[in-house]
Amino acid sequence: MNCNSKIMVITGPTASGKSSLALKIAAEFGGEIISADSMQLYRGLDIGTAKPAPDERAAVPHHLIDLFDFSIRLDVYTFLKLAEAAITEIQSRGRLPIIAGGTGMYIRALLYGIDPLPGDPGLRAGLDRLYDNPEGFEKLKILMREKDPVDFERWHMHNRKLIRALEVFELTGKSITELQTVNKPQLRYPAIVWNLSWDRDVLRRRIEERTAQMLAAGWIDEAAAALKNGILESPTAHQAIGYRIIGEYLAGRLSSDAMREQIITVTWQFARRQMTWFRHQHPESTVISMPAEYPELAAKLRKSLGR
RNA sequence: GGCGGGAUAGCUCAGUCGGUAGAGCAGAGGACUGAAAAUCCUCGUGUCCCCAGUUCGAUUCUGGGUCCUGCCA
Repeated sequence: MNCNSKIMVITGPTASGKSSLALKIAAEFGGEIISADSMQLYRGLDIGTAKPAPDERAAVPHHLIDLFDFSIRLDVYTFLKLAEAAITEIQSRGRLPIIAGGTGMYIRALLYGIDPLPGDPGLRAGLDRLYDNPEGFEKLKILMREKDPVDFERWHMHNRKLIRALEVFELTGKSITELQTVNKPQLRYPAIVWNLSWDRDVLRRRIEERTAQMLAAGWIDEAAAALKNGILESPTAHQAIGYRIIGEYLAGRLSSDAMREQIITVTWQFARRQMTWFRHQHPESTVISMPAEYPELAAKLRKSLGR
C-alpha cells in the first residue's frame, strides 16, 4: 500500500454536482469512483437516479452501480461490505478511492462503522407483517414497554425503529441502545470529506431544471419499463423518487405538469433531509460553497493529499 | 337570462346551533446504527369576499353587491 492511503468522499444534496466533480477529480488524481447511493445499486434505474453516463463510466472506473435487480432487498450493511471491498481493491492498485453519493447513512456507516447488530430477514419479515400497521403498532408498544423499556422509551413514536429494536432484542436479548458502541468522532479511514453546499434558492432551481431534463431524456419510458418489471412491489427499490408519480401520469391520473411538480416537490424534500443530515451527522466534513472553480478545488485537494 | 352551489391559511377544504377558527397538502426546523430517494418528531393570526342591518357581540343570521361554479335556457 502506498504511503498515501487516504480516501476522498464527495457528498451533498441531490443535484449538487457530486458526480461531475468526482469525475474531474478522478481523472486528474488517478481515482476510481465508488457510488454511495442506495438507488444506483439497482439496474434499470438510470435516468431517474442520475447515474453517470456510459461515456463517463468508460472514462473512469465506477463501483457499486448496477449490481442488483430491484427484486433484491438492500440495506446499509450490504453497502458497507461492498464499499469496504471496493476501497481495498482500489487502494491495492495504488489509486485514490473517491466515494461520491448522497445516501448519508451509508456514508456515515462507512466512515464511522456501525455496530454488528444481528439481523434475520425471515424473523424481520414476520415482525413487519405483524407490526408494520397502525393496529400492530399499538400492540408492539405494549409488548416493548414490557420487554425492552429502554428502546421503547427511545422509539415509542417510531414504528419502524421499534420493530428493528424488537428484531435485535429477539436475537440477542438486549436493547439496541445497550449494544451500540460506535463512537462517532472516530473515523475508520483517513478521509477527506467534502460537503457540496448551495444557496437554497439556487439548489431548488437546479432541481427544477434537472427534473425537466430527466423527463426530456426519456425517464418516462424508463419508468414504464420499471413499473412493468414490478418496481412498486420491490422491497426497497420501490422507494426511488419519481417512479410511482410517473406511474400516476401514465395511468392518466396526473397531468404532465402536475407530475413534474410533484417530482420536484418530493425531490426538494429529499434534498432538505440530506442537508439536515450532513449538517449534523458529519462533523469531519468540509463545507464547499458552490459553485466553485474546479482549479481551486483541485489545488485544495492537492494540499489535503500532500501531493 | 332562470334556478341552484360556493367565496375561510400559499393550495384543497372542514367548522363556528352568534362569543374572531382548524385539518390535509405545501413550507420551516429537527431526529436518524440492516427499507435511508426510507421512516419519524415539532411548528398554524388568517381583512373567515365587500357594504349595510339585527345584536352587548357577526366569520356565523338577514338584505344588497361583487366574483367563481353547476344545471336549464
